[in-house]
Amino acid sequence: MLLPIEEYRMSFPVQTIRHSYSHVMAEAVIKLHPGTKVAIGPAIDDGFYYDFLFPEALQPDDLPAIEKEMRRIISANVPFNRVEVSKAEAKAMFADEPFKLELIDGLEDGTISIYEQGVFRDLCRGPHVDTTRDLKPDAFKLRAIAGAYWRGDEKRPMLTRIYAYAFGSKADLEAHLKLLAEAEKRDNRKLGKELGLFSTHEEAGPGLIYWHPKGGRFRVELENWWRDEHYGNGYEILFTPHIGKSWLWETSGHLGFYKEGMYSPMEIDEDDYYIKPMNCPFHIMIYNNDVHSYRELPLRWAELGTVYRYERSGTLHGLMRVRGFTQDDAHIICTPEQIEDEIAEVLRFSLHMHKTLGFKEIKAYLATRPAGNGAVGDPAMWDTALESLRKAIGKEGLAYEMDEGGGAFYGPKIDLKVKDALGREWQLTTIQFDFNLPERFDMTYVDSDGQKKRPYMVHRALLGSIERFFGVYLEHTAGAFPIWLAPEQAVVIPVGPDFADYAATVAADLKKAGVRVKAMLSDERMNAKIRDAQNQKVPYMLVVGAKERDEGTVAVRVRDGRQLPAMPVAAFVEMVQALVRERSLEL
RNA sequence: GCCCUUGUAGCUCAGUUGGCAGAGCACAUCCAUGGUAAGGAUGAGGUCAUCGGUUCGAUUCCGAUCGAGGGCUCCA
Repeated sequence: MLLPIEEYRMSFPVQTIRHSYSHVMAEAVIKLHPGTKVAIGPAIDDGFYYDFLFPEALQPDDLPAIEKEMRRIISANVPFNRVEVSKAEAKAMFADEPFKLELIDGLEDGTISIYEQGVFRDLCRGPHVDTTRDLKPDAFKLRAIAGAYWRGDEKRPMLTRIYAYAFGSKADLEAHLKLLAEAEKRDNRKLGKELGLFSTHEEAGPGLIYWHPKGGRFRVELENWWRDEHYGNGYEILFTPHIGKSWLWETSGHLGFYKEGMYSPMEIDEDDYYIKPMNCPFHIMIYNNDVHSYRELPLRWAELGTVYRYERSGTLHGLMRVRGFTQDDAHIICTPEQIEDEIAEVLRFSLHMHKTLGFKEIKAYLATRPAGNGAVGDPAMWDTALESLRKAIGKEGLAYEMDEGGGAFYGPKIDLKVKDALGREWQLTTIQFDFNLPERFDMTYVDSDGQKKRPYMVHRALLGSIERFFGVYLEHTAGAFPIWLAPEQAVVIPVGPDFADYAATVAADLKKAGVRVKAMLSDERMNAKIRDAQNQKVPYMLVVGAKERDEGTVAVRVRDGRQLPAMPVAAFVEMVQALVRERSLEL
């Protein structure tokens, strides 16, 4: 198909467009802030950034001027020219740019490409658009300034990064800004506050979650379901201590390779005890308490285990990144012959759980043995493990990506990411082989030939952590939970004070039937109560007046605005019970 | 931890070019008899994050600390 000329001009890949914008921004910055050194400026998912070293600190107020200068450059229709030079020539050209010199030193010998537009030139592999006219003056927006270490290394200088959104057209930019506005409305911290679900308290310690009554309702329902599903799928549930003596963590190796993630020890009877960052060593203590026959395997042991990990203060974020959290952990201990079926089963189980929660799109990321000699375990075991992971993915027909060398030193893994209602991906599930701990704790089972053998051990968390899952689910549902997880399932609203008694009776009947309900009997007007209930995302609002009282019915308003025909109280109870039983996602 | 921003009532936010601290919502009391997204009046509520400095005087300016927000390879 032939495109009009203008369409051709726009048909550069968006990554190329973003990268060209970043050069334009660098030109603008150099012009407005002479003496600034440039570092790197790549395209990213929704735009681009460029890292600079400014002679004086850049303020957010400086961004509009930069944006304006960029528009001027764009409308000036400046061509991008590619120039090829030798390494020595390049070093001469960028003699004043220490970061560029370092980059040049890192390049292979041979020709080096430079891109020039106007007075600005940059070391760059390219490609770029033809001229600045291929960029739209209204399809980008400078977003924020942020600190970023040169080459991501905290031992190197802190540079100033300018982030920007950039797209091929104004419409795409606006659509993206709209998505961001929607995401902001769903922010777990905001909804947690508005819906009275949880809080954090700086005076009591950041990164620690306080679950309020309504958050507690959600959690109890979620955990009850989780336990039922685990018992129904061949798991046993464990409870283990929150602290353990240093012997445990020395044996596990955590004090060797995970110490920065652990809190300082407390001394009890002259021994050092550490609060647990992981549950695995405790589960192994239970395993090693007895001699195990191959006949007992596989063992699937799960625990809602609360762990504490040190996270740097700058990384804490609402429910998503905290310092104390409850993993929905499990360890599967099995023979080599069983491993393939066990992996397939845990993957099937994960997908079943996610589907029940309403996640439709799920993608797998398969991480293999890291390069170098840091990895533990026999390469043959890695191969078997990887094969079982790959087969399980194939069996479930799951889309997946390879993450070569992305495995932990102790084993390969599958991570599952779910796509939420806004199309964002969240990692929840991780299924990891562990070739390290069985060795360190000398775990064994007696095989059919009477020999002691080493079992396979797999860690897995389905929801990840209850806290983080709560955050993801809040953002996915915007706080409008399915009925079985809703902290309040219904409210009863009398149209006036005369009907308060009937409203109270209805609420009492519903409560007796197991419905989470509250009668709204304050002296507010009915409209105000409906508004409150809507804002609290209560699934059902039961409005009662003379008609309902006389007929023993309720008028049902649904959270989505639908109005159901008036029904007897018993019929409403039946409806709710059926939806809860089915864990329906619809009301 | 580091860079930038930021901290005023339970919540969302104004404000003081350094001179008695403000609004809306929420809360309390009263009035209002009401049918599907905010009825009205009155009242209570703050050591302006904390500590120090400058100043006749600091919530305001400066510094430090603590927290929060946006970032800084990976990881629940």
